[in-house]
Amino acid sequence: MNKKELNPYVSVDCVIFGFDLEQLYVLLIDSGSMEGYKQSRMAVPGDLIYDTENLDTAARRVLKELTGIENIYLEQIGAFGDPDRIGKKASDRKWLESIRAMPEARVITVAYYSLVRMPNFNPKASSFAKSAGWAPVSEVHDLAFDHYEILQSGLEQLKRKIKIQPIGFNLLPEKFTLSQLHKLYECIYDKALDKRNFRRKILNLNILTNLDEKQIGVPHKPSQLFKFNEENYKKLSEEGFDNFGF
Amino acid sequence: MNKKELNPYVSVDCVIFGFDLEQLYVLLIDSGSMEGYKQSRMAVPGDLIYDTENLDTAARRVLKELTGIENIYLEQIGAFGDPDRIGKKASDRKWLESIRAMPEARVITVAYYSLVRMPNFNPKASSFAKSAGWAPVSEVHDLAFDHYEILQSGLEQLKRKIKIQPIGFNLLPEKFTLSQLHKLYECIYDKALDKRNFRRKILNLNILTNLDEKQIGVPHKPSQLFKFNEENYKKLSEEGFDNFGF
DNA sequence: GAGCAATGTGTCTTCACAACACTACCAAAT
DNA sequence: ATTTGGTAGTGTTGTGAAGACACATTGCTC
Repeated sequence: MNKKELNPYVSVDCVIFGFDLEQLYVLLIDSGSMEGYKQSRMAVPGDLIYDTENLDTAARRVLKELTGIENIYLEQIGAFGDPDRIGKKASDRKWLESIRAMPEARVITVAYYSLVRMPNFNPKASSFAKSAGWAPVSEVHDLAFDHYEILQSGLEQLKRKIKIQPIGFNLLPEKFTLSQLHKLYECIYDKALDKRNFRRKILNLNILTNLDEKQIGVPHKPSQLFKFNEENYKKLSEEGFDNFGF
Repeated sequence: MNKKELNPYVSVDCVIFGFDLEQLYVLLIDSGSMEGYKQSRMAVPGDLIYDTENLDTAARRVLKELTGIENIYLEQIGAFGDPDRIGKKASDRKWLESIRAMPEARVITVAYYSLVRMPNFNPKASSFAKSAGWAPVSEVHDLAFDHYEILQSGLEQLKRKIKIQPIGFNLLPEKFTLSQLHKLYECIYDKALDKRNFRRKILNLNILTNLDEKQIGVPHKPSQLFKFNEENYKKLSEEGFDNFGF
């Protein structure tokens, strides 16, 4: 407890949220399949940071490498640095021994979360993942290392943030219906919200533009399509608004 | 931009807030007086992390060494890792050259903020500070490295958090008056708050116990003394309350 | 053309918040 | 003993946001 540590590894990990108009998803990678340990080897994508890279840049690089997307919503969750964070689980230790020269080396990670439009891309298997795929957040119960904890922190921060800024638009297609937006908020808060109250509140913000277009091909009354109005949003956030929490 | 970095230094930095019933203060150290650069050599206390120490522990260690206090309110702000963060200012570079073997080495820091009862202690000069003292937050305009940015982030987070949890009690003496609490909120939000509305709201939370004691020796009508009621607070936060923002 | 499935709409009540001014009390000075 | 200065302490009213709540509309499918 007394020796100075000069040189931990530092990584970034990205909790990537997606939404398919039904459920909230998180992008997970299979960081190498260990027989018998498959369940807990799913992880959130991440990588060690480079030499001259700042932390946000590293996170964007990871996102780009894995999904091909740039310019997406990104926010830091915080640093996770328990000295034992990557070696607590037997499955993790085995895996580390199998791929690293110094499996016991300490790694401090800086976690981010980001919001992406799911249909916009297919996760590619990349240098640091054999495979990647979307998992419904509600069905994720265990992850490698401390990634479950990181996921939960990210989710909490998303909930907090979405009350203050309408960042949910990053999860929806460019054109969307109020029902879809409504559903998104219900998924994030994990509770039912009154339809009429929701519509009134969100419309009163004046950050939506009605496109005067309707859904086509749906087996029911088609809905109006809206898009997010950045101009009005900017005005609004300059004036300062808090709380359109439900 | 392509070489992997294996080994940055990792430090913790602590934004320590105090309140003297008049103003909000922050504890700064003089990290070594460079002639001619005195103004911008004030910094927030911090240290490199130890080998087997997790991040929170490191932050608590720094706080203890500097102030002698344990068990104080502590919360992570986030990680700051611009590769150039400690070498942007000429004054910083000079200072680094004067005390470090590898002045150009990268240091990533994890910032914390904490709330302490100012009169409870005198900051001691410690291993990492020639001198330490309280500075009114409103008068701090420039600090070493990126510490001004860190301070501002901490302040923002404090503002956000105090709307949701009554953590302000950590800044007040055990027995305090409503006016003092009122003043504290005004200082943190940096704006006037209506006295009657404030009292009503805070009392409705039922987290204060009236001690049936009065101030003595004050040259005006003495005020009732209150203390914070932890029991009721716990109940309240379990039930879940947000927002006693003003 | 009947049925299905989701859209879209209005009112009332309740609650929280903002604005606002005066009296009560203690100590110190005269 | 009286005055003065300074802070403590208290209630009401108006306004606007939020929650609860039910039914008619539309387009597609069969």
